[in-house]
Amino acid sequence: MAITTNDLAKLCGVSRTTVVRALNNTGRINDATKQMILKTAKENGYKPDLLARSLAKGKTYTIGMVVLDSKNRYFAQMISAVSAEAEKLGYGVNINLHNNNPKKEMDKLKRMAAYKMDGIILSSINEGEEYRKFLEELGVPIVSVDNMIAEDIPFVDISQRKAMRAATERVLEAGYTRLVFVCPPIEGNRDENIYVHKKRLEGFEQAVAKRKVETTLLLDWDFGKAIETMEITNKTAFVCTSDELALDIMMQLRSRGLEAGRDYGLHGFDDIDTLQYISPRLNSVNNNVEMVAKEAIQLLFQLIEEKETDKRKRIIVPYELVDGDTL
Amino acid sequence: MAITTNDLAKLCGVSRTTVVRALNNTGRINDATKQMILKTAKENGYKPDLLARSLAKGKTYTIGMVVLDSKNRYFAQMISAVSAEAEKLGYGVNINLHNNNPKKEMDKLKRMAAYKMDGIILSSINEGEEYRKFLEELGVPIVSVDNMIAEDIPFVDISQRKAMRAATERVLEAGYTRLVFVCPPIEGNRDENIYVHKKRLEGFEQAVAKRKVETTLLLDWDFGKAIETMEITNKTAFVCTSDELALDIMMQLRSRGLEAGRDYGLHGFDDIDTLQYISPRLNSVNNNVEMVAKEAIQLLFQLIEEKETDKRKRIIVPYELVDGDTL
DNA sequence: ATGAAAGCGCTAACAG
DNA sequence: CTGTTAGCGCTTTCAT
Repeated sequence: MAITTNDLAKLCGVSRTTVVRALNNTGRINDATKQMILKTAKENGYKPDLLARSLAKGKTYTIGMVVLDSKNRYFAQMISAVSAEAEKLGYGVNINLHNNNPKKEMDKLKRMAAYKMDGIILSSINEGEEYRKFLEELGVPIVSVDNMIAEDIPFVDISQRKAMRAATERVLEAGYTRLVFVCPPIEGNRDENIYVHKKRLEGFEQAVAKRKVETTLLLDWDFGKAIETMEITNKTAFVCTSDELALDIMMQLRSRGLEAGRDYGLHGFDDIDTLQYISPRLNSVNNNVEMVAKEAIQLLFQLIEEKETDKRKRIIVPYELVDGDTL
Repeated sequence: MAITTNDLAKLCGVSRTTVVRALNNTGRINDATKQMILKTAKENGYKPDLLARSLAKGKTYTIGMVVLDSKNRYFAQMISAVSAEAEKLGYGVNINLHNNNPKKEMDKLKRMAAYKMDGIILSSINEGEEYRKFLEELGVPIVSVDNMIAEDIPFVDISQRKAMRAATERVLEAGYTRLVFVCPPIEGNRDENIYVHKKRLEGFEQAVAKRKVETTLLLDWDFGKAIETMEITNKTAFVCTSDELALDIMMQLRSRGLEAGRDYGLHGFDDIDTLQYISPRLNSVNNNVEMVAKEAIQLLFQLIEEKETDKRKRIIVPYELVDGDTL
């Protein structure tokens, strides 16, 4: 169906090599024949077969991206930012979703490796030594974001621990003495990246250590039930590992006539764009997706180009506390 | 680096064909040799080169998806739904963003065609006869969603016009007599799909035609300014072509002490998930992304498999009015 | 300046 | 049941 370099060669009465030289304007070639070839190529709607080219060159000029889900605000932003960055460098991006399914994640990665993606940006839900080995065997440069997989895997993120620690300290400074930490289940995940929540928990614990405050940990999707019967005072503050959790709590307590910032404290995480429509303005943490994306791409291209770069590279991008009216 | 069928053949002392037969368990083959080959394949970490296979077979078992941007709620859902559907059918999905850039959209499509994607789901910002020709020349089955490109291009969506008409009628039934239609600029787009907004405008106009109501059209990003000086009564209702617009207005008027549903009417469109956190609950229209995605994929696979199916296929999926407290 | 030939790794007849 | 051969469309080295 489609026209090939071979067809062009016949049409122009030259060899295939010459056609290629004209098309890629490489090497010495008579300008007249070159123009002639380009003209007939255009007339016949020649389009290179990128599969064939990639096979021959061993390079696709495409990077892959494997993330949880586009419905999640954070990843939506990440996808967008990574795409933009990669395009600046003349690369295509193929995005795949793993939907929090460890096996699916592996399948997607295998597929990308088998299609010879030049590099991969990965937000993984797997981790550990065994998984590191799996990734290594793929034979493709990989940069992970958001979830640290293992020591050796290049990694870009904010310091989740420090960010949560700072957030919690701000809550303490605001005078709250009964802190409730709300987090998805650390074990037996569902729709979240466990690593970041674990780190956030660490940060929380560091901040409250040695302070005379009462703390409760709600590490359960059923936190709503626990809150239902909880006594809320103006010394109570909920420190949440995501804005969605915080908003859920805000809704729930509002139905009891309680308002965040007035009757209790509330702190979120991620600074999702939804917040612009929510009042009162939620205190949160901006996790700097754009910069993470940019650094990740840059690191990935270093890995792709100079294969000699040492691994174990980790880039920590600054976070930012976002002021609101709920403390 | 990676091991090939050729290497395996040598390792096993058989021909390449035999290796292939073992790997793909096709044709008759001695079970002993088969097991032996599979074993050494596994031991040596053999992984098929999908580029080579695709080149040889002329099929990639991958579909492409080109949409505006993942940050937009609607597309985030669409991406997610399409991925899920395609995977059920054993296909991979490669997602690309065009960011509302017509040229970029074309580049992405060309690239996908050149990489021999088996089919493409497209939410286009281009349209018209010339573009139809461009798409046709790609030689890849395409189903468009969300924006009708031309008569001949298969298309799946809700009836934007009817949906907005129904929404407007509901506003009228609620007793509002001063309707303000708020919409992104129809000409000179920026971040929106013009087609759907055009259709929604049509629906609005149909609904108000022959009714004794005062209408104002705000087809401008600067609608905020216009609203600033506008006199708002409890007969005034804003009919918006997207929830974001409606929420912006809600915020703006709230700062003037006006509340939707009490002091004026407000109607959105899309029923984005953000709404669950917003009070009062916004009246909106659910545009049934999941079903659109499902139908689009099914249609696409029909096109891929039976090449004979007649074009000009258009599938209209039902919308649903979503009740809220802002009318 | 142009061409011939080998190869990327896999598939798919067609023989035997 | 197994092997031979040609080919997918492009790149690349080496001649001429």
